[in-house]
Amino acid sequence: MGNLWFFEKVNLFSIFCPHKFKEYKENHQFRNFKKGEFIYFSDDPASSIYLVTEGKVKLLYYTEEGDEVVKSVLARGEVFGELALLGEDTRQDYAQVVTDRTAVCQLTLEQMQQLMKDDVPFALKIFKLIGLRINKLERKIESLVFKDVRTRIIEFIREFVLEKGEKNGTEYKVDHYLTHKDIADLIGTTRQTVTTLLNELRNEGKIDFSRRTIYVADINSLI
Amino acid sequence: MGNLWFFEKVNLFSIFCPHKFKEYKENHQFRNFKKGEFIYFSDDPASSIYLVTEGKVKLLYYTEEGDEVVKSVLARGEVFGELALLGEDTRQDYAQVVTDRTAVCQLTLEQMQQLMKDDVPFALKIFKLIGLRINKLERKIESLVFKDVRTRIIEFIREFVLEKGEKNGTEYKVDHYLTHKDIADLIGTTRQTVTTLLNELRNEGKIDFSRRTIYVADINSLI
DNA sequence: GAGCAAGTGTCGTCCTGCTGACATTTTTTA
DNA sequence: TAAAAAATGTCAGCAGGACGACACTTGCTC
Repeated sequence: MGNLWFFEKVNLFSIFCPHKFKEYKENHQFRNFKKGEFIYFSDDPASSIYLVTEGKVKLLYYTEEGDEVVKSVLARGEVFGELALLGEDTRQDYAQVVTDRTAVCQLTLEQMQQLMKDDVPFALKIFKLIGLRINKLERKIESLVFKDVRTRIIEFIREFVLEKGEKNGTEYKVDHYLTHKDIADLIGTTRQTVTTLLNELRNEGKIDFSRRTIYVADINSLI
Repeated sequence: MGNLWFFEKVNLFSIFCPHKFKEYKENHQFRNFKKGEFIYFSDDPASSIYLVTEGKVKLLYYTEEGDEVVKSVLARGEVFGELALLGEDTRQDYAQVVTDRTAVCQLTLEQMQQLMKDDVPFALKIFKLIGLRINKLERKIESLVFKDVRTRIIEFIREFVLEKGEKNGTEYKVDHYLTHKDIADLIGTTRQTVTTLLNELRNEGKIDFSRRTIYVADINSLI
């Protein structure tokens, strides 16, 4: 919208992963990971920005009691580690790989800054990404404060399938790698409550799900 | 820290308010407000960035039920509206003036971008500000999910006096314009709970307060 | 393909903190 | 300076959802 119409034309892949498009570039890093490996740890210097090209990556942290908490799960095309651009010098979270054969393209802070200087639409797209992220955090706070768990899980499913699912009319389907514990972390509740509510929603015919998949029969009736 | 050592040297006032430092500049906006006035409304185009030079400004939004919710209260030296830099095209909140004789310096997005291009340390400082803001939002989410209200209010008071209070040994004092309702919004609880807990903390000798002031006897015993 | 770990399903108990209601105090407005 | 509005203080009642416990199922691992 507005003066930012040209964002859509920016292809992050072509910038993050030049080897797929042009001749091989000296400084370009393309890395493969297996399930469970860490891409970075908390307190590591924040000196790179990443794009997921294959598989899933989750960002998480640990509470003082040592419990793992998932902040987000990223799939192909999503960028992470971008706080390095905003002067964060050490990571505040962990980036862990969820699936085998996960690949990321990695740019150092310096490369990134150079690219952003040379390619203004690209720079704007990255900033827009960060802006949207802030918006999302604020909406999450609002929903934690004002909405009950049932509403939060419904809104989560709605956003999740709209953003990452396959559409078929009013029907949506999404494959994922989220456990009930992961979903609980993402919406701020407990594993048991998620299990119970998902089954409740299934009984009401609003959704269906198996371990790896969520189906929404009619996105509109999922209030 | 690290490669960002030079941030401290950047004086936001000298950049936002050139009239106080150099000759008057054509495009420079310096605006005064009275209590209750709005600097911008939700859905206004997000085309300026502001610095508070005098008084207090609060950022707020309204719930679907029409209740006002305070997101933050800003004092002299604090910047707001900076999401315009990240491609937000319309405001997502309201900026309302809390005290009479409030003044802000205003830069348009274009002026801001020009200044950031010309003055890299300034640009980095602004980005750092945004980075810190994201961190704060993430910490707030964590505390909403894992900490009870008592802990949240204690941590709020601690941060608040450390950041905005006058220090005198281990004693701190801060003048403010927050009602119990405002505090409730900021930590995600209700007005009644804030009132009760503040009195509880006073009875325990941890804090003292009047309508406009909070005293902390010993910042270290305020766990 | 057996054994183990991780993930899911379900329940009863309990407690934090929300809700609404009302009294009192302070501040603002006319 | 009186009246109205805003802010604060306090309480009883209630419920959303956390917590712990345990059974069952699925999917890895060796």
